[in-house]
Amino acid sequence: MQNGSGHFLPAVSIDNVIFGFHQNELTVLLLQAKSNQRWMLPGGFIGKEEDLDAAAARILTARTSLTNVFLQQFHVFGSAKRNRKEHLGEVLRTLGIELTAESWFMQRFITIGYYALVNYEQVIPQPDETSLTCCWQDVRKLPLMLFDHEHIIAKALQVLRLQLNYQPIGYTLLPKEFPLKSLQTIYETILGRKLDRSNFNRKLLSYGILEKKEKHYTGAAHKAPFLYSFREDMYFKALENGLEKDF
Amino acid sequence: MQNGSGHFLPAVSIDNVIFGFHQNELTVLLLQAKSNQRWMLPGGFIGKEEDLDAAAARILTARTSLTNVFLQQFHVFGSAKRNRKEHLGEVLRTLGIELTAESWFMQRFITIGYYALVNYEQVIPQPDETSLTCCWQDVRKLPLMLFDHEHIIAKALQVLRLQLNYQPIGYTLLPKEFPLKSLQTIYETILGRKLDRSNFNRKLLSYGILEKKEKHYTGAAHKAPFLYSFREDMYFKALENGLEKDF
DNA sequence: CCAAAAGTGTTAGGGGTACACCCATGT
DNA sequence: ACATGGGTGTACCCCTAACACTTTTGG
Repeated sequence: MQNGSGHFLPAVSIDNVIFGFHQNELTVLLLQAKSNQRWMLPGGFIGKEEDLDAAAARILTARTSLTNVFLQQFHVFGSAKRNRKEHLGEVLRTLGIELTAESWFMQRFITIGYYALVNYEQVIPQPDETSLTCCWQDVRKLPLMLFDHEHIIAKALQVLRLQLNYQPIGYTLLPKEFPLKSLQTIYETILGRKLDRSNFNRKLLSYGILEKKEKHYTGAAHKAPFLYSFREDMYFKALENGLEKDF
Repeated sequence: MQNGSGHFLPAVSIDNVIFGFHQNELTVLLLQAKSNQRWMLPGGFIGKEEDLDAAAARILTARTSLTNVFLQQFHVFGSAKRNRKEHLGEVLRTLGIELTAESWFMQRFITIGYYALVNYEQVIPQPDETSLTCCWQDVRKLPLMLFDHEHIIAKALQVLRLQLNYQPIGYTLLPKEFPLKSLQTIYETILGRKLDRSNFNRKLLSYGILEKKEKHYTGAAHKAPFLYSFREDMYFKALENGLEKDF
């Protein structure tokens, strides 16, 4: 990935917005650049003979060690000026790349945004060579970002909110078994507003994609909630066909 | 556009799915290739310093003579094999381009799909140098297409169906004044099913984006319907914020 | 016992669906 | 007059929002 001129498609990159869920907060996996301390999305380039989706999956796996996750293209960012900011110079200098106009990295880049929903606990964040660190950040308290990456995250969230109406969300964000309240909090965080517990449970259960398990023993001072799990057959069918709803 | 190596971004193209509406049918503007008689979407490339959306608009204007139309990015098609079919050889031969492996056109291309909704009557179809003709084709009776262009149209339609729930559709497809029945037929065509006339009228009028005009004098053997027009202020507000609806 | 959160139930209102009925117009 | 299609109204059903009440658990 350091010297892409030979192996990768020029002028196109991929940026992954990887969402996780931890302590009732929606988080994003970010890298901090060595060069200027700015934070950036895990991104990369597309092999000359590599399918687009495969490239996005490869990039995600490199930073998380996860495979087979929910990963979806959501928008292309194609402003001519998006990566021509003052940042680029700093980044390249640290990488030891000459700042000539012909540099492969100096060209104008279009980036294709993918978003992923992953299980926070299963991720082992791995920085790449250009980064100081790789870690989760609260979506609502983002640090100083590189280029237009803050805008990319905002767009990912916006699309995710719409998808919530059509796609079963949560399977890839939660452990195998979970209380319904966790799922509700995910929905509330994504939507940015409170939902009624009773109505939420009724609605989600009515889809028939959840299965009730045994009791939950928690240390909290309240009634122990039931655990649920996704019925995989129904879940994947719903992923394909959506959760009904149309004009 | 003939020899893009200097002026355009490599490896990325744009394809526009331009929808029009005529005689109660949804149509798409297509070009027929000189080389192999296959039909293709109006497409093109992105200038080295050109915004993505601007490139799509430029390509659309070149084929329709229209400006300021509803034009939206909807998907990226990035399979490594998508334009490597037997077609490519024929196309390049007719263009008089050598079939060397280094040819700018021989590289693998990612294409960004945009869809547009335009007023059929206002379009003056203009073929480009590589095409025999440029004309409208019924979406449900597509001719033999180049590459994966049939798939691109199918995806555009699928996205359009979803957008119908969130965006006010019709303003750019219809003349200034129109009977509600025309709008209903558009919805029915896009959705592929019949809608109840009474309910459709109530729903659309409830959005408050339509304005009732005078009577309609037609030669048909039935009651002359009212004409309506879009209230531009409300229309553009709805384009921004959607037509409500959430979880 | 009390607080907190899960589980369960009830009610009112809105919107969608499926009709029925009347009205205007051209043949 | 009659067929065609527009305009209007209505009854029903389901979904949702809002909220009340009970149950379980840890402190």
